Amino acid sequence: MADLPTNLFKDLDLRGLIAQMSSEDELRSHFSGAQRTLYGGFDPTADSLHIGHLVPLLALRRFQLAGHRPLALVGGATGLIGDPSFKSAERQLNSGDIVGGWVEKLRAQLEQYLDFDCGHNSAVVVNNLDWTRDLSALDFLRDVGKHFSVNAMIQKESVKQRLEREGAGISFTEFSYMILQSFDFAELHKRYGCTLQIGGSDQWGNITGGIDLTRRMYQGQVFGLTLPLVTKADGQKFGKTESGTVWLDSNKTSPYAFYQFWLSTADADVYRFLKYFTFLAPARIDELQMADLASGDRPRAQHVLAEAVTRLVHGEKGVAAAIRISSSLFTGNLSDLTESDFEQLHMDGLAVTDLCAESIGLIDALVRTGLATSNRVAREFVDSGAVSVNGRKDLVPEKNLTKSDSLFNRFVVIKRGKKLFHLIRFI
RNA sequence: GGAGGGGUUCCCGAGUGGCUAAAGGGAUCAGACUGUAAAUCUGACGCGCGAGCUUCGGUGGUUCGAAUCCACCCCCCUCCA
Repeated sequence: MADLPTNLFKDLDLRGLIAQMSSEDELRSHFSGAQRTLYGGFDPTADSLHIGHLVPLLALRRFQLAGHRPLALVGGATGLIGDPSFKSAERQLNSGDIVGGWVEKLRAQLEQYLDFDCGHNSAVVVNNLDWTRDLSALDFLRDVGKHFSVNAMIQKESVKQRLEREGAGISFTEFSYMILQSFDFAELHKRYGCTLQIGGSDQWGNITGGIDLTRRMYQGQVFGLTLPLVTKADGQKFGKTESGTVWLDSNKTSPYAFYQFWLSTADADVYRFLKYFTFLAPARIDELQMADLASGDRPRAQHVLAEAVTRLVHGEKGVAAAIRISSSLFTGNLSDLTESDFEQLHMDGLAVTDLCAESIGLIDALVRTGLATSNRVAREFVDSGAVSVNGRKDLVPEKNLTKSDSLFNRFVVIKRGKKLFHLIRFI
């Protein structure tokens, strides 16, 4: 493992990855010169992690690369409760079976990003259900709850709007979340000698709760470090596309869609994202920015970013597929593609609809493929010239797609808008 | 348990009997311009080719006509006990 513990914080600094730190000077020196154990938690709120989880997850890896031991915590217990931090409304509880299933999926995903076989600082995946499942309510209230002052808890910024805003509110269940997460930190300190918790900056309140609890229960000094929440320069929410969340699971977001997401990053964000989401040295990223600026041409950075992150998440094959399909659809001429190229498009993750018919109305096809949500909208798309079929734009709503419109007597690529494609196969 | 306030189309939020598929803003989508960027401009934004149909927490009523009035129910918030 790389032995650069003194450079770790400098690197994090240069990347803009440090939002807040507790006892900053002590924390820095604590992690310099000796191997430490830290943790980051991931609650199962869905059956996959998404790109929002990438920053803390990669941060764990950054610490591991610097020689420290990362613990990735899956919130089998906290996922049953729901973190209220900065959420404007109470959340729906999921059943134990469902959350249990998600825990396993997340565990498998987390394992992909950390090294579990590197000796003394091998990563460990832990589940907080392990130490809360058999904890009785009375013991919890007496041994843990006693250390918390409600007066202090309601001061936390993370729950303030739920407490103060008219029309909002918070259940005791969610209000208790902070205590559970704090208990995790104390427990990991006891079990693994863990001395640092990292998380998004929305986790600050929960993390400091754990720092206090660890001191009270075990007289241990532990630290907290938060990472910035990823924002976009135009103020829009990061990590969403028209079709929803960008997931890490390739079955939920194909490598192609994933790659495309990063490729369309705004110039104003791309260099920052390179620092957040890749392991490319900050100095190299700055060089790239200079070069892009000097070139006066379209920047290279988006391609570097998309390639790096897609490789990280979907591996070499995923990147290759994503690039192949992107260049076919965006820069290639469809009529240049061979029959096997079309099959490859499908293999690479382009959305496909198989059609067992001789023909289909264009409007019907748009709705069927999900490119339009209703006939009315589909018509609008066609009328406004937003749709093309195998590159042809001379379309009317009454158009009927037949095999004679297809390539190799089977394939029809429908494009809606600037970057949404769908392959129809006549079978 | 008592008193009061509230639940409107993805979100916020107007609307208190017909002129309301429902103001305004945001988000989103499309087109133009571009670089699969940003900004800007234009348009769309319940469903339907259309006549029209279905929506305003739920159910039932009053009325020629209800998101708007009445009854009951469900949920949320505030204060009091």
